[in-house]
This record gives sequence, C-alpha cells and structure tokens, in this order.
Amino acid sequence: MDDDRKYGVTIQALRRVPYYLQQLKILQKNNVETVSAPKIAELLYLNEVQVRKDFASVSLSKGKPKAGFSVSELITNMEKLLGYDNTEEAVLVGAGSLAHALLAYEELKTYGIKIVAAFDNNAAYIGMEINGTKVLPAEKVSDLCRRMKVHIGIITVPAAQAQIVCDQLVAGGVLAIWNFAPVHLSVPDHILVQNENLAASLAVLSKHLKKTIDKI
Amino acid sequence: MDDDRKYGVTIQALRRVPYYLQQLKILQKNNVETVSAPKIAELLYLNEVQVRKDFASVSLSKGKPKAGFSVSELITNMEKLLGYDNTEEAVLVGAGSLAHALLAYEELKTYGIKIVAAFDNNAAYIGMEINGTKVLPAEKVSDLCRRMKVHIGIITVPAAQAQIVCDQLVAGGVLAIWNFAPVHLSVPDHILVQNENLAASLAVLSKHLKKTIDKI
DNA sequence: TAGATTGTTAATCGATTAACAATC
DNA sequence: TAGATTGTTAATCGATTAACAATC
Repeated sequence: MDDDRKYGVTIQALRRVPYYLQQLKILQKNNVETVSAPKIAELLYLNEVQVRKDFASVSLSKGKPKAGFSVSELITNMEKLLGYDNTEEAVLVGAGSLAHALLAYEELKTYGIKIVAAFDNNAAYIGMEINGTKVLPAEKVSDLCRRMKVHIGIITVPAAQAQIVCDQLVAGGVLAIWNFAPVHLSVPDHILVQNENLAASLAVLSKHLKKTIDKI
Repeated sequence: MDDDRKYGVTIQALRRVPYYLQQLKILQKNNVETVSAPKIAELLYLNEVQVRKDFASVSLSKGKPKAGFSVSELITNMEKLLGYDNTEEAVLVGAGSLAHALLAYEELKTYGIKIVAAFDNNAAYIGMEINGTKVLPAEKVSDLCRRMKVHIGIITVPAAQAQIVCDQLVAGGVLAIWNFAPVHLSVPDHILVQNENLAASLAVLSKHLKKTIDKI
C-alpha cells in the first residue's frame, strides 16, 4: 500500500482539495514551480496551518523549509487522490432538466466521472438520446449496474421517488450515490451518499438576505 | 423585532431545515397534527437533542411535554425563516447547460427564488429565450440589478470568469451570491457567497469509492 | 399518578488555529 | 548566518451529544 498517509484525510479537507487544485493549475500555467502554504492560504483566504496540514495529508511528498512545495507534485498527488486520473462509470436516474445539465457538463470527465446511461420511468423520455447518452426504462437500472459493474449512481428524480431509486441502485451493486433530491436516503453502512442539496444552500442564502434587508 | 430567538440559527442547523420541512409536509399530508423530536430524529437519522435544539432555534412556538410540536406551526415557522413565503428576484450570469437546468427548475419558485434575467457574453446566446427568460449581454448585469433592486446573483460561468462576474454583481448591489464555479470568490464583508461546488462533492465521493474498491 | 417528552446545562468530540522548535 | 517556511504539539473554538430536572 503506497497510499498510506500519516493522517487520514478528513471530509472537510477533501472538499478543499478542488480549490487547491484550481489555484495550483493557475500557478503551473504561469510557470511557478514551487509554492508555500502561506501563499496558497492567502490566495484562498484560508489559514496557513490548515493549508500545510491539508498538504501533508494529501501529498506523499514533503515541503522544503524556505522553498515550499513542488507545484507539479502537489497537482499529481491531488489528482490521484481524487481519482481524476482514472475514469469511473456512473448511471443517472431521472432524465429531467438537472439530468440534461449533468449530461452536458463537460467538467465531469475532468473529475473522472463518465455517465454511461440514463434512466427514467416516463415513457416520453425513454429511447431519447441526451448529449449522446440513451435514456432507458427505469426498471432496468439494477440489471445494467450489475452487468457493467457501475459503482456510481446519480439521483435526479423528485424527492418522493428518491428512496426507491436509491434501493434499486444499491441492489445493482452501486457503492456511492450522488443525491440531488432534497431527502435523506437510507443505505447500508458501506454505501456513501453525497447530498447535493440546492434547497439547503438556498436556505443559508435566503436567511442571510432576510437578515441583511431587515437591517436596512 | 418579533424575529428574535433565544439562540441564533447556525448555518448547519439552517441546512437541516429543508429536510425537516420535507418530512413535516409528509406528516401533514397524512393528517398528523403533532410530532415529537425523537420521532423526527428517527426519520432523518439525526440525534434527538439536535432536532429539539434546531426546532427551538427555528420555531417561535414551543413544544409541549408528552405531546410534542405542532406540525403546522413548525412548517409555517420554517417556511417563514427560509423566506419561502415571499419571492426574491435573482439574476443568472452564464447561459450554459447549468443555467438551462436552473431556469427549468420549478422548485426554485417553491424556495422563494425567481430568476428575472439571464446574462452571457457569448453573442450566440444573447437574445435567446430560455424557458421564458431572456438572455441579455453580460455587460448590462450591474445596471439591471441596480435598477430592479435584485438582491441575488447566480454565477454559472466558467471558473476563470467567475471573479469578474462576481465583482459586477456586487457593483450592482447584489447582497447574496450563489456560486456554481469551483473557485473562491473575494467579496466585501456584508456579501454572502454560497458555494455549490460539484467538484468538492465528487472529491468526497471518489475518495470513498477508491477506498472501498481497494479493499475488495 | 407515571412516563414520555421538553428545555437546558454540562461533557464530549472534532476541526481549526496558535505556538514553536527544526531545517534548508 | 539569518530568516522564511516546514511539521507537529498544544490550545481554542464550535458543534454535537449526554445527562437530567421540569412538566404536561
């Protein structure tokens, strides 16, 4: 196991990695070869110790006092950590507008995700091709996941149907679920549910707004 | 100020409110009139004390020992807290596929958000109508926000342009920004940036997957 | 009444930040 | 060498959870 690291990477740290990566790539484009933790911290408005700890947990290579970290090594290690170097296949259930957006979202490939099939139970959608991906009948999702050994399921159905779809994905052997429905999903222990809850974000946003406007 | 509450609502609590709301509405539909914190905790796989504290910080009404909380009161208070009861206008900058999804996303209205105009600097998009919303030239965004007193800006442009767009929105008097670009945005203190970072979510997801698959 | 459930104070837990010796 | 920067231990901070008296 060459992937053992001194500290585990916390979820919070993991969520910061894409931001690091984005800055590091800008530096690389400008031919900057090394960078210090304080510099990155300044660019991203983070604490410098936090950046150093994150780098330590993410990167196999160490920084050099006075010099800092190798930009290209950090990029390589972070991309490997996030699996950007090898593509995972995913299925998507629910062929509505969010699905269209995800199927048209080129960046997914950059992030190592490829949607191989979409599913819906609405006859009007079935057989359609969205951005080159076929829409299949919803009841076939378990089967296809198992046959193709797909590990990621993306849920973009309405809240009321999300748990049913989730169960089908789990039955098909999916290991991680990216859930866009604003509901809690029950899954076995070893399955990860990553919630992308637009309602939750809007909750924070609306509250801030209300407070700010009330003040004026 | 009838909106003073004993404890402030933390951001984490705020993000849980949409989940509460969703469950409460199901209960209401089933003609359940009161509900206890332990019951909701069980449904959402949360700690019962957390639920009780969240309810206390959100709701102006109190629970009754033995009986629990009034479902309809909780719903009313939560919807008021989240501003679902009065619509805020928003502008959207960047007319790509994500923009299409948001413009087609009916739930936004439920969440009290109405997109009144979309902007892009790509001539091919300008003049187009997406789901009934006109796409205008990007340079007009500040002006329109100021004239129409729009308080919410939604950023769906590529990372490289996000900060520029952000500055224009701030210049137009926007108070809250919903940012879909995977970059940190610098804003004055009183402006809220709510990041919706798909890359960050995928980072967590991919790492879990890699760990799980390595184990097998 | 008895006991389920509330509201709140205290303890725990985990993440962030501060402090500081080691080192290039 | 001097000083910027690293790596790591200790202190702080905030959120979650446990404990428990109050009450319907």
